[in-house]
Amino acid sequence: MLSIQITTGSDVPIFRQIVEQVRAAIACGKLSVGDPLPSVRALAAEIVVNHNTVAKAYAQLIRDGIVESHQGRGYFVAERREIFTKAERTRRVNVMIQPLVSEAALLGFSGEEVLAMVEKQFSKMVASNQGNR
Amino acid sequence: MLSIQITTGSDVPIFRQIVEQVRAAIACGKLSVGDPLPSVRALAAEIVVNHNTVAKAYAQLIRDGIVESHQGRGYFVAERREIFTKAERTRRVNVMIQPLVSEAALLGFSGEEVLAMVEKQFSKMVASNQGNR
Amino acid sequence: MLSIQITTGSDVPIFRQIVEQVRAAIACGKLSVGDPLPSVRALAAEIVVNHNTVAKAYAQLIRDGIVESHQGRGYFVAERREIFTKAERTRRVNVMIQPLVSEAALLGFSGEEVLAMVEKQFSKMVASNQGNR
Amino acid sequence: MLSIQITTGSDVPIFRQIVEQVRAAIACGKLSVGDPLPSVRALAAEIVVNHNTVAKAYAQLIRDGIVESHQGRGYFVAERREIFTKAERTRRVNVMIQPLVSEAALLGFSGEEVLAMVEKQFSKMVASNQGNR
DNA sequence: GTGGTCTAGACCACG
DNA sequence: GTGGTCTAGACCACG
Repeated sequence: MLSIQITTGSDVPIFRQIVEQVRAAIACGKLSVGDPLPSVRALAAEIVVNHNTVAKAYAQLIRDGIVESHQGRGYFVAERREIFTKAERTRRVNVMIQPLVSEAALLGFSGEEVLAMVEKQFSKMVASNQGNR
Repeated sequence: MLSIQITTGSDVPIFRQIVEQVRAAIACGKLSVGDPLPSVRALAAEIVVNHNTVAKAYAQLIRDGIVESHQGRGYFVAERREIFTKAERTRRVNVMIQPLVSEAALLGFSGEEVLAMVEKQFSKMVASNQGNR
Repeated sequence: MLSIQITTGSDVPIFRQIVEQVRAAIACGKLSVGDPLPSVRALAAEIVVNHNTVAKAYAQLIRDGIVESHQGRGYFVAERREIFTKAERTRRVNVMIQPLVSEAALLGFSGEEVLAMVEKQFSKMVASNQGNR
Repeated sequence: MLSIQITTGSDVPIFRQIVEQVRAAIACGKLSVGDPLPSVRALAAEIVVNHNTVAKAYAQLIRDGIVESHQGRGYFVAERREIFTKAERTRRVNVMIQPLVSEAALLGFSGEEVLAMVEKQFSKMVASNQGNR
Protein backbone atom coordinates (compact mmCIF):
# COMPACT_ATOMS: atom_id res chain seq x y z
CA MET A 1 0.00 0.00 0.00
CA LEU A 2 1.49 3.32 -1.08
CA SER A 3 1.88 5.71 1.79
CA ILE A 4 2.58 9.37 1.12
CA GLN A 5 3.83 11.67 3.86
CA ILE A 6 3.17 15.38 3.36
CA THR A 7 5.06 18.09 5.20
CA THR A 8 3.32 21.43 5.06
CA GLY A 9 5.51 24.29 6.13
CA SER A 10 8.30 22.88 4.00
CA ASP A 11 9.61 24.85 1.07
CA VAL A 12 8.75 21.97 -1.24
CA PRO A 13 5.30 22.38 -2.78
CA ILE A 14 2.88 19.63 -1.87
CA PHE A 15 2.39 18.48 -5.43
CA ARG A 16 6.14 18.02 -5.75
CA GLN A 17 6.31 16.02 -2.54
CA ILE A 18 3.72 13.68 -4.02
CA VAL A 19 5.63 13.40 -7.29
CA GLU A 20 8.86 12.61 -5.52
CA GLN A 21 7.37 10.01 -3.24
CA VAL A 22 5.61 8.22 -6.06
CA ARG A 23 8.89 8.22 -8.01
CA ALA A 24 10.75 6.92 -4.97
CA ALA A 25 8.16 4.15 -4.54
CA ILE A 26 8.67 3.11 -8.14
CA ALA A 27 12.45 3.41 -7.96
CA CYS A 28 12.66 1.19 -4.91
CA GLY A 29 10.26 -1.39 -6.24
CA LYS A 30 7.33 -0.74 -3.97
CA LEU A 31 5.32 -0.04 -7.09
CA SER A 32 5.90 -2.08 -10.25
CA VAL A 33 5.00 -1.61 -13.90
CA GLY A 34 1.23 -1.92 -14.34
CA ASP A 35 0.39 -1.33 -10.69
CA PRO A 36 -2.47 1.09 -10.08
CA LEU A 37 -1.98 4.35 -8.21
CA PRO A 38 -4.58 5.43 -5.66
CA SER A 39 -7.39 7.43 -7.29
CA VAL A 40 -6.98 11.19 -7.21
CA ARG A 41 -9.83 11.68 -4.76
CA ALA A 42 -8.90 8.77 -2.55
CA LEU A 43 -5.33 9.99 -2.16
CA ALA A 44 -6.50 13.57 -1.67
CA ALA A 45 -8.80 12.44 1.13
CA GLU A 46 -6.13 10.28 2.73
CA ILE A 47 -3.42 12.94 2.88
CA VAL A 48 -5.91 15.78 3.31
CA VAL A 49 -5.00 18.03 0.45
CA ASN A 50 -6.98 19.61 -2.33
CA HIS A 51 -7.72 17.07 -5.07
CA ASN A 52 -6.42 19.56 -7.64
CA THR A 53 -3.05 19.20 -5.97
CA VAL A 54 -3.04 15.43 -6.42
CA ALA A 55 -4.25 15.80 -9.99
CA LYS A 56 -1.40 18.19 -10.65
CA ALA A 57 1.12 15.72 -9.26
CA TYR A 58 -0.26 12.90 -11.39
CA ALA A 59 -0.20 15.14 -14.46
CA GLN A 60 3.46 15.80 -13.77
CA LEU A 61 4.16 12.09 -13.47
CA ILE A 62 2.49 11.53 -16.82
CA ARG A 63 4.55 14.31 -18.38
CA ASP A 64 7.63 12.64 -16.95
CA GLY A 65 6.54 9.43 -18.68
CA ILE A 66 6.44 7.23 -15.62
CA VAL A 67 2.71 6.98 -15.11
CA GLU A 68 -0.13 6.38 -17.57
CA SER A 69 -3.77 7.29 -17.34
CA HIS A 70 -6.36 4.82 -18.65
CA GLN A 71 -9.50 6.82 -19.19
CA GLY A 72 -12.11 5.78 -16.64
CA ARG A 73 -9.96 3.17 -14.97
CA GLY A 74 -7.33 5.29 -13.23
CA TYR A 75 -3.60 5.78 -13.16
CA PHE A 76 -0.97 3.04 -13.58
CA VAL A 77 2.78 2.73 -13.41
CA ALA A 78 4.03 2.93 -16.98
CA GLU A 79 6.63 0.87 -18.78
CA ARG A 80 9.97 2.49 -18.03
CA ARG A 81 11.28 4.68 -20.82
CA GLU A 82 13.86 7.43 -20.97
CA ILE A 83 12.42 10.77 -21.96
CA PHE A 84 15.51 12.92 -21.61
CA THR A 85 18.81 12.31 -23.36
CA LYS A 86 21.88 11.88 -21.22
CA ALA A 87 23.12 15.29 -22.40
CA GLU A 88 19.88 16.95 -21.38
CA ARG A 89 19.87 15.30 -17.98
CA THR A 90 23.47 16.35 -17.41
CA ARG A 91 22.69 19.88 -18.47
CA ARG A 92 19.80 20.12 -16.02
CA VAL A 93 21.92 19.02 -13.11
CA ASN A 94 24.80 21.30 -14.07
CA VAL A 95 22.41 24.27 -14.16
CA MET A 96 21.84 23.65 -10.46
CA ILE A 97 25.45 22.91 -9.60
CA GLN A 98 26.87 26.11 -11.05
CA PRO A 99 25.20 28.60 -8.65
CA LEU A 100 25.87 26.22 -5.77
CA VAL A 101 29.58 26.26 -6.50
CA SER A 102 29.78 30.07 -6.77
CA GLU A 103 27.75 30.60 -3.64
CA ALA A 104 29.73 28.08 -1.63
CA ALA A 105 33.03 29.59 -2.77
CA LEU A 106 31.92 33.11 -1.83
CA LEU A 107 30.80 31.81 1.55
CA GLY A 108 34.30 30.48 2.07
CA PHE A 109 33.74 26.76 1.61
CA SER A 110 36.36 24.58 -0.04
CA GLY A 111 35.52 22.07 -2.74
CA GLU A 112 36.08 19.21 -0.28
CA GLU A 113 33.65 20.68 2.21
CA VAL A 114 30.96 21.04 -0.42
CA LEU A 115 31.50 17.51 -1.70
CA ALA A 116 31.11 16.22 1.83
CA MET A 117 27.88 18.15 2.25
CA VAL A 118 26.48 16.83 -1.03
CA GLU A 119 27.39 13.29 -0.09
CA LYS A 120 25.73 13.68 3.27
CA GLN A 121 22.46 14.87 1.79
CA PHE A 122 22.53 12.04 -0.73
CA SER A 123 22.87 9.52 2.07
CA LYS A 124 20.11 11.17 4.03
CA MET A 125 17.79 10.93 1.05
CA VAL A 126 18.58 7.28 0.48
CA ALA A 127 18.00 6.55 4.16
CA SER A 128 14.60 8.20 4.13
CA ASN A 129 13.69 6.24 1.01
CA GLN A 130 14.57 3.03 2.80
CA GLY A 131 12.34 4.10 5.61
CA ASN A 132 9.46 4.09 3.14
CA ARG A 133 9.87 0.43 2.31
CA MET B 1 33.83 43.09 -19.49
CA LEU B 2 30.98 41.42 -17.66
CA SER B 3 28.51 39.75 -19.95
CA ILE B 4 25.19 38.57 -18.60
CA GLN B 5 23.11 36.04 -20.51
CA ILE B 6 19.40 35.96 -19.75
CA THR B 7 17.10 33.08 -20.58
CA THR B 8 13.51 34.25 -20.58
CA GLY B 9 10.88 31.61 -20.14
CA SER B 10 13.17 29.71 -17.80
CA ASP B 11 11.81 28.76 -14.41
CA VAL B 12 14.68 30.72 -12.86
CA PRO B 13 13.53 34.33 -12.43
CA ILE B 14 15.48 36.94 -14.36
CA PHE B 15 16.68 38.76 -11.28
CA ARG B 16 18.07 35.51 -9.90
CA GLN B 17 19.89 34.76 -13.15
CA ILE B 18 21.58 38.15 -12.83
CA VAL B 19 22.49 37.51 -9.21
CA GLU B 20 23.94 34.11 -10.03
CA GLN B 21 25.99 35.34 -12.94
CA VAL B 22 27.43 38.28 -11.04
CA ARG B 23 28.23 35.96 -8.15
CA ALA B 24 29.91 33.52 -10.51
CA ALA B 25 31.94 36.35 -12.06
CA ILE B 26 33.15 37.44 -8.63
CA ALA B 27 33.75 33.89 -7.39
CA CYS B 28 35.93 33.01 -10.38
CA GLY B 29 37.81 36.31 -10.36
CA LYS B 30 36.37 37.89 -13.50
CA LEU B 31 35.37 40.73 -11.21
CA SER B 32 37.69 41.83 -8.41
CA VAL B 33 37.25 43.96 -5.30
CA GLY B 34 36.56 47.55 -6.26
CA ASP B 35 35.54 46.78 -9.82
CA PRO B 36 32.41 48.57 -10.96
CA LEU B 37 29.34 46.65 -12.03
CA PRO B 38 27.48 47.81 -15.11
CA SER B 39 25.08 50.60 -14.21
CA VAL B 40 21.53 49.54 -13.47
CA ARG B 41 20.08 51.26 -16.52
CA ALA B 42 22.89 50.24 -18.85
CA LEU B 43 22.60 46.58 -17.94
CA ALA B 44 18.82 46.76 -18.15
CA ALA B 45 19.08 48.17 -21.66
CA GLU B 46 21.68 45.62 -22.71
CA ILE B 47 19.78 42.54 -21.60
CA VAL B 48 16.43 44.15 -22.36
CA VAL B 49 14.74 43.92 -19.00
CA ASN B 50 13.17 46.54 -16.79
CA HIS B 51 15.59 48.54 -14.69
CA ASN B 52 13.70 47.54 -11.56
CA THR B 53 14.62 43.94 -12.22
CA VAL B 54 18.33 44.76 -12.34
CA ALA B 55 17.97 46.94 -9.24
CA LYS B 56 16.34 44.02 -7.44
CA ALA B 57 19.24 41.75 -8.36
CA TYR B 58 21.81 44.30 -7.22
CA ALA B 59 19.94 44.87 -3.98
CA GLN B 60 20.15 41.14 -3.35
CA LEU B 61 23.92 41.22 -3.90
CA ILE B 62 24.24 44.08 -1.44
CA ARG B 63 22.31 42.18 1.21
CA ASP B 64 24.70 39.31 0.73
CA GLY B 65 27.53 41.70 1.39
CA ILE B 66 29.43 41.11 -1.81
CA VAL B 67 28.58 44.36 -3.59
CA GLU B 68 28.37 47.99 -2.45
CA SER B 69 26.46 50.92 -3.86
CA HIS B 70 27.77 54.47 -3.84
CA GLN B 71 25.01 56.99 -4.39
CA GLY B 72 25.36 58.66 -7.76
CA ARG B 73 28.44 56.67 -8.70
CA GLY B 74 27.27 53.12 -9.15
CA TYR B 75 27.80 49.63 -7.80
CA PHE B 76 31.17 48.09 -6.94
CA VAL B 77 32.47 44.72 -5.83
CA ALA B 78 32.84 44.97 -2.06
CA GLU B 79 35.74 44.02 0.13
CA ARG B 80 35.17 40.44 1.28
CA ARG B 81 33.96 40.20 4.82
CA GLU B 82 32.36 37.37 6.72
CA ILE B 83 28.90 38.48 7.61
CA PHE B 84 27.27 35.12 8.28
CA THR B 85 27.90 32.69 11.09
CA LYS B 86 29.24 29.28 10.21
CA ALA B 87 25.82 27.76 10.89
CA GLU B 88 24.11 30.20 8.57
CA ARG B 89 26.65 29.67 5.82
CA THR B 90 26.20 25.91 6.10
CA ARG B 91 22.45 26.32 6.05
CA ARG B 92 22.60 28.41 2.90
CA VAL B 93 24.70 25.89 1.04
CA ASN B 94 22.48 23.03 2.17
CA VAL B 95 19.42 24.93 0.94
CA MET B 96 20.96 24.75 -2.52
CA ILE B 97 22.19 21.18 -2.23
CA GLN B 98 18.85 19.72 -1.24
CA PRO B 99 16.93 20.37 -4.48
CA LEU B 100 20.04 19.48 -6.47
CA VAL B 101 20.28 16.07 -4.87
CA SER B 102 16.57 15.50 -5.23
CA GLU B 103 16.51 16.52 -8.88
CA ALA B 104 19.62 14.54 -9.76
CA ALA B 105 18.16 11.42 -8.19
CA LEU B 106 14.92 11.86 -10.13
CA LEU B 107 16.98 12.14 -13.31
CA GLY B 108 18.68 8.86 -12.49
CA PHE B 109 22.10 10.05 -11.39
CA SER B 110 23.99 8.24 -8.66
CA GLY B 111 25.63 10.03 -5.79
CA GLU B 112 29.06 9.38 -7.30
CA GLU B 113 28.08 10.93 -10.61
CA VAL B 114 26.79 14.06 -8.92
CA LEU B 115 29.91 14.36 -6.78
CA ALA B 116 32.04 14.11 -9.90
CA MET B 117 30.02 16.85 -11.59
CA VAL B 118 30.29 19.15 -8.57
CA GLU B 119 34.03 18.56 -8.39
CA LYS B 120 34.40 19.34 -12.08
CA GLN B 121 32.61 22.66 -11.82
CA PHE B 122 34.67 23.60 -8.82
CA SER B 123 37.86 22.96 -10.78
CA LYS B 124 36.52 24.91 -13.72
CA MET B 125 35.90 27.91 -11.48
CA VAL B 126 39.38 27.73 -9.98
CA ALA B 127 40.93 27.38 -13.42
CA SER B 128 39.16 30.43 -14.83
CA ASN B 129 40.20 32.27 -11.70
CA GLN B 130 43.83 31.62 -12.59
CA GLY B 131 43.22 32.66 -16.17
CA ASN B 132 42.02 36.04 -14.98
CA ARG B 133 44.99 36.80 -12.79
CA MET C 1 -3.49 43.02 15.87
CA LEU C 2 -0.54 44.64 14.12
CA SER C 3 -1.16 48.21 13.14
CA ILE C 4 1.22 49.98 10.83
CA GLN C 5 1.28 53.77 10.60
CA ILE C 6 2.70 55.27 7.42
CA THR C 7 3.87 58.84 7.07
CA THR C 8 4.00 59.80 3.43
CA GLY C 9 6.21 62.71 2.53
CA SER C 10 8.67 61.67 5.21
CA ASP C 11 12.28 61.22 4.19
CA VAL C 12 12.04 57.64 5.42
CA PRO C 13 10.85 55.48 2.51
CA ILE C 14 7.53 53.72 3.01
CA PHE C 15 9.00 50.25 2.74
CA ARG C 16 11.50 51.11 5.46
CA GLN C 17 8.76 52.41 7.73
CA ILE C 18 7.02 49.06 7.35
CA VAL C 19 10.23 47.15 8.06
CA GLU C 20 10.93 49.20 11.16
CA GLN C 21 7.45 48.86 12.56
CA VAL C 22 7.31 45.12 12.04
CA ARG C 23 10.75 44.81 13.61
CA ALA C 24 9.63 46.90 16.57
CA ALA C 25 6.52 44.74 16.96
CA ILE C 26 8.65 41.60 17.04
CA ALA C 27 11.32 43.11 19.27
CA CYS C 28 8.80 44.18 21.87
CA GLY C 29 6.80 40.98 21.75
CA LYS C 30 3.66 42.25 20.05
CA LEU C 31 4.38 39.56 17.47
CA SER C 32 5.75 36.19 18.55
CA VAL C 33 7.41 33.31 16.73
CA GLY C 34 4.94 31.66 14.38
CA ASP C 35 2.53 34.57 14.30
CA PRO C 36 1.29 35.48 10.83
CA LEU C 37 1.97 38.90 9.37
CA PRO C 38 -0.86 40.62 7.53
CA SER C 39 -1.00 39.39 3.95
CA VAL C 40 0.86 41.52 1.43
CA ARG C 41 -2.27 42.64 -0.37
CA ALA C 42 -4.31 43.15 2.78
CA LEU C 43 -1.67 45.38 4.37
CA ALA C 44 -1.18 47.22 1.09
CA ALA C 45 -4.90 47.95 0.96
CA GLU C 46 -5.04 48.97 4.61
CA ILE C 47 -2.21 51.47 4.51
CA VAL C 48 -2.98 52.42 0.91
CA VAL C 49 0.29 51.67 -0.78
CA ASN C 50 1.18 49.48 -3.70
CA HIS C 51 1.50 45.77 -2.93
CA ASN C 52 5.02 45.79 -4.34
CA THR C 53 6.05 48.18 -1.61
CA VAL C 54 4.81 45.83 1.09
CA ALA C 55 6.43 42.88 -0.69
CA LYS C 56 9.72 44.76 -0.72
CA ALA C 57 9.50 45.39 3.01
CA TYR C 58 8.67 41.75 3.73
CA ALA C 59 11.53 40.59 1.50
CA GLN C 60 13.85 42.73 3.57
CA LEU C 61 12.61 41.11 6.76
CA ILE C 62 13.20 37.67 5.27
CA ARG C 63 16.78 38.55 4.35
CA ASP C 64 17.32 39.61 7.94
CA GLY C 65 16.11 36.20 8.97
CA ILE C 66 13.32 37.36 11.23
CA VAL C 67 10.38 36.44 9.02
CA GLU C 68 9.59 33.44 6.81
CA SER C 69 7.34 33.08 3.82
CA HIS C 70 5.33 29.96 3.09
CA GLN C 71 4.16 29.89 -0.51
CA GLY C 72 0.43 30.34 -0.74
CA ARG C 73 0.02 30.65 3.02
CA GLY C 74 1.63 33.93 3.92
CA TYR C 75 4.38 35.38 6.06
CA PHE C 76 5.20 34.32 9.60
CA VAL C 77 7.54 35.44 12.36
CA ALA C 78 10.54 33.11 12.14
CA GLU C 79 12.27 31.17 14.85
CA ARG C 80 15.12 33.33 16.11
CA ARG C 81 18.48 32.24 14.80
CA GLU C 82 21.82 34.00 14.75
CA ILE C 83 22.69 34.48 11.14
CA PHE C 84 25.25 37.25 11.47
CA THR C 85 28.72 37.15 12.96
CA LYS C 86 29.40 39.30 15.99
CA ALA C 87 31.42 41.69 13.82
CA GLU C 88 28.57 42.07 11.35
CA ARG C 89 26.01 42.62 14.08
CA THR C 90 28.19 45.28 15.62
CA ARG C 91 28.69 46.90 12.26
CA ARG C 92 24.95 47.02 11.63
CA VAL C 93 24.22 48.70 14.91
CA ASN C 94 27.03 51.19 14.41
CA VAL C 95 25.68 52.04 10.97
CA MET C 96 22.52 53.19 12.74
CA ILE C 97 24.29 54.91 15.61
CA GLN C 98 26.53 57.06 13.45
CA PRO C 99 23.84 59.25 11.83
CA LEU C 100 21.99 59.39 15.14
CA VAL C 101 24.98 60.79 16.96
CA SER C 102 25.71 63.21 14.18
CA GLU C 103 22.12 64.44 13.97
CA ALA C 104 21.74 64.72 17.73
CA ALA C 105 24.91 66.78 17.97
CA LEU C 106 23.70 69.11 15.23
CA LEU C 107 20.47 69.57 17.16
CA GLY C 108 22.44 70.56 20.22
CA PHE C 109 22.09 67.46 22.36
CA SER C 110 24.91 66.36 24.59
CA GLY C 111 26.12 62.77 24.75
CA GLU C 112 24.48 62.35 28.16
CA GLU C 113 21.12 63.48 26.86
CA VAL C 114 21.23 61.07 23.94
CA LEU C 115 22.26 58.20 26.19
CA ALA C 116 19.34 58.96 28.46
CA MET C 117 16.96 58.94 25.51
CA VAL C 118 18.31 55.64 24.21
CA GLU C 119 18.00 54.09 27.64
CA LYS C 120 14.42 55.31 27.95
CA GLN C 121 13.36 53.76 24.66
CA PHE C 122 15.02 50.50 25.60
CA SER C 123 13.04 50.41 28.83
CA LYS C 124 9.85 51.25 26.99
CA MET C 125 10.39 48.31 24.66
CA VAL C 126 11.05 45.92 27.51
CA ALA C 127 8.00 47.24 29.37
CA SER C 128 5.64 46.72 26.44
CA ASN C 129 7.18 43.30 26.00
CA GLN C 130 6.02 42.43 29.51
CA GLY C 131 2.61 43.89 28.82
CA ASN C 132 2.17 41.48 25.92
CA ARG C 133 3.11 38.36 27.80
CA MET D 1 41.03 79.44 7.73
CA LEU D 2 38.19 76.97 7.35
CA SER D 3 39.35 73.60 6.10
CA ILE D 4 36.84 71.08 4.84
CA GLN D 5 37.76 67.43 4.38
CA ILE D 6 35.65 65.46 1.94
CA THR D 7 35.50 61.69 1.90
CA THR D 8 34.10 60.32 -1.33
CA GLY D 9 33.16 56.70 -1.09
CA SER D 10 31.49 57.39 2.22
CA ASP D 11 27.76 56.89 2.60
CA VAL D 12 27.39 60.49 3.69
CA PRO D 13 26.55 62.76 0.74
CA ILE D 14 29.18 65.39 0.05
CA PHE D 15 26.83 68.30 0.67
CA ARG D 16 26.06 66.90 4.08
CA GLN D 17 29.72 66.53 4.92
CA ILE D 18 30.13 70.23 4.15
CA VAL D 19 27.14 71.15 6.28
CA GLU D 20 28.40 69.15 9.20
CA GLN D 21 31.91 70.51 9.05
CA VAL D 22 30.75 74.10 8.85
CA ARG D 23 28.46 73.47 11.80
CA ALA D 24 31.30 71.86 13.72
CA ALA D 25 33.55 74.83 12.95
CA ILE D 26 30.92 77.18 14.34
CA ALA D 27 30.19 74.98 17.32
CA CYS D 28 33.84 74.79 18.31
CA GLY D 29 34.46 78.49 17.82
CA LYS D 30 36.63 78.31 14.72
CA LEU D 31 34.02 80.48 13.04
CA SER D 32 32.25 83.26 14.97
CA VAL D 33 29.11 85.27 14.35
CA GLY D 34 29.64 87.59 11.40
CA ASP D 35 32.61 85.70 9.98
CA PRO D 36 32.47 85.16 6.22
CA LEU D 37 32.34 81.69 4.72
CA PRO D 38 34.47 80.91 1.67
CA SER D 39 32.64 81.77 -1.54
CA VAL D 40 30.75 78.94 -3.19
CA ARG D 41 33.14 78.74 -6.14
CA ALA D 42 36.28 79.15 -4.05
CA LEU D 43 35.30 76.31 -1.75
CA ALA D 44 34.17 74.17 -4.67
CA ALA D 45 37.55 74.65 -6.33
CA GLU D 46 39.44 73.96 -3.13
CA ILE D 47 37.72 70.69 -2.26
CA VAL D 48 37.19 69.76 -5.90
CA VAL D 49 33.46 69.24 -5.99
CA ASN D 50 30.73 70.61 -8.19
CA HIS D 51 29.79 74.17 -7.15
CA ASN D 52 26.13 73.13 -7.08
CA THR D 53 27.07 70.82 -4.24
CA VAL D 54 28.55 73.63 -2.18
CA ALA D 55 25.58 75.86 -2.99
CA LYS D 56 23.28 73.13 -1.77
CA ALA D 57 25.19 72.83 1.48
CA TYR D 58 25.06 76.60 2.04
CA ALA D 59 21.34 76.61 1.26
CA GLN D 60 20.89 73.97 3.91
CA LEU D 61 22.85 76.02 6.44
CA ILE D 62 20.62 78.99 5.68
CA ARG D 63 17.51 76.87 6.14
CA ASP D 64 18.95 75.74 9.45
CA GLY D 65 19.31 79.40 10.40
CA ILE D 66 22.98 79.36 11.15
CA VAL D 67 24.28 81.13 8.07
CA GLU D 68 23.05 84.23 6.26
CA SER D 69 23.53 85.31 2.68
CA HIS D 70 24.11 88.98 1.93
CA GLN D 71 23.31 89.45 -1.71
CA GLY D 72 26.49 90.16 -3.63
CA ARG D 73 28.75 89.98 -0.62
CA GLY D 74 28.68 86.35 0.29
CA TYR D 75 27.75 84.10 3.17
CA PHE D 76 28.25 84.90 6.86
CA VAL D 77 27.80 83.12 10.15
CA ALA D 78 24.43 84.25 11.50
CA GLU D 79 23.43 85.31 14.95
CA ARG D 80 22.58 82.15 16.83
CA ARG D 81 18.89 81.47 17.08
CA GLU D 82 16.86 78.40 17.81
CA ILE D 83 14.69 77.30 14.95
CA PHE D 84 13.33 74.10 16.41
CA THR D 85 11.51 73.80 19.69
CA LYS D 86 12.89 71.45 22.26
CA ALA D 87 9.97 69.10 21.65
CA GLU D 88 10.66 69.00 17.93
CA ARG D 89 14.35 68.37 18.42
CA THR D 90 13.60 65.58 20.85
CA ARG D 91 11.10 64.07 18.45
CA ARG D 92 13.65 64.06 15.65
CA VAL D 93 16.22 62.24 17.70
CA ASN D 94 13.71 59.73 19.01
CA VAL D 95 12.63 58.92 15.46
CA MET D 96 16.17 57.67 14.91
CA ILE D 97 16.54 55.94 18.24
CA GLN D 98 13.47 53.80 17.91
CA PRO D 99 14.59 51.64 14.94
CA LEU D 100 18.07 51.45 16.46
CA VAL D 101 16.69 49.99 19.65
CA SER D 102 14.53 47.38 17.83
CA GLU D 103 17.33 46.38 15.52
CA ALA D 104 19.88 46.08 18.29
CA ALA D 105 17.52 44.01 20.41
CA LEU D 106 16.78 41.64 17.52
CA LEU D 107 20.51 41.29 16.90
CA GLY D 108 20.90 40.22 20.48
CA PHE D 109 22.46 43.30 22.04
CA SER D 110 21.62 44.37 25.56
CA GLY D 111 20.75 47.95 26.48
CA GLU D 112 24.13 48.35 28.16
CA GLU D 113 26.00 47.26 25.07
CA VAL D 114 24.13 49.71 22.89
CA LEU D 115 24.68 52.54 25.33
CA ALA D 116 28.39 51.79 25.32
CA MET D 117 28.45 51.84 21.53
CA VAL D 118 26.58 55.15 21.39
CA GLU D 119 28.94 56.67 23.92
CA LYS D 120 31.94 55.48 21.95
CA GLN D 121 30.75 57.06 18.72
CA PHE D 122 30.00 60.29 20.54
CA SER D 123 33.55 60.40 21.86
CA LYS D 124 34.94 59.59 18.46
CA MET D 125 33.00 62.47 16.92
CA VAL D 126 34.16 64.92 19.58
CA ALA D 127 37.74 63.79 19.07
CA SER D 128 37.60 64.33 15.32
CA ASN D 129 36.09 67.78 15.91
CA GLN D 130 39.04 68.65 18.10
CA GLY D 131 41.34 67.49 15.36
CA ASN D 132 39.83 70.20 13.15
CA ARG D 133 40.92 73.00 15.44
C1' DG E 1 24.19 60.21 -15.74
C1' DT E 2 24.22 57.60 -11.40
C1' DG E 3 20.96 55.06 -7.90
C1' DG E 4 16.34 54.82 -4.97
C1' DT E 5 11.47 54.55 -4.51
C1' DC E 6 6.86 54.05 -5.84
C1' DT E 7 2.54 53.12 -8.53
C1' DA E 8 -0.60 50.65 -11.57
C1' DG E 9 -1.32 46.76 -13.45
C1' DA E 10 -0.43 42.15 -15.33
C1' DC E 11 0.41 37.22 -15.16
C1' DC E 12 2.06 33.10 -12.88
C1' DA E 13 2.43 29.29 -9.04
C1' DC E 14 0.22 26.93 -5.26
C1' DG E 15 -3.86 25.04 -3.40
C1' DG F 1 -6.85 33.95 -1.68
C1' DT F 2 -1.92 33.45 -0.77
C1' DG F 3 2.94 35.02 -2.54
C1' DG F 4 6.44 35.98 -6.64
C1' DT F 5 7.93 38.34 -10.66
C1' DC F 6 7.97 41.66 -14.15
C1' DT F 7 7.01 45.85 -17.02
C1' DA F 8 6.25 50.71 -18.06
C1' DG F 9 6.75 54.78 -16.43
C1' DA F 10 7.29 58.50 -13.05
C1' DC F 11 9.73 61.41 -9.79
C1' DC F 12 13.38 62.26 -6.51
C1' DA F 13 18.44 62.70 -4.65
C1' DC F 14 23.24 63.45 -5.73
C1' DG F 15 26.54 65.80 -8.42
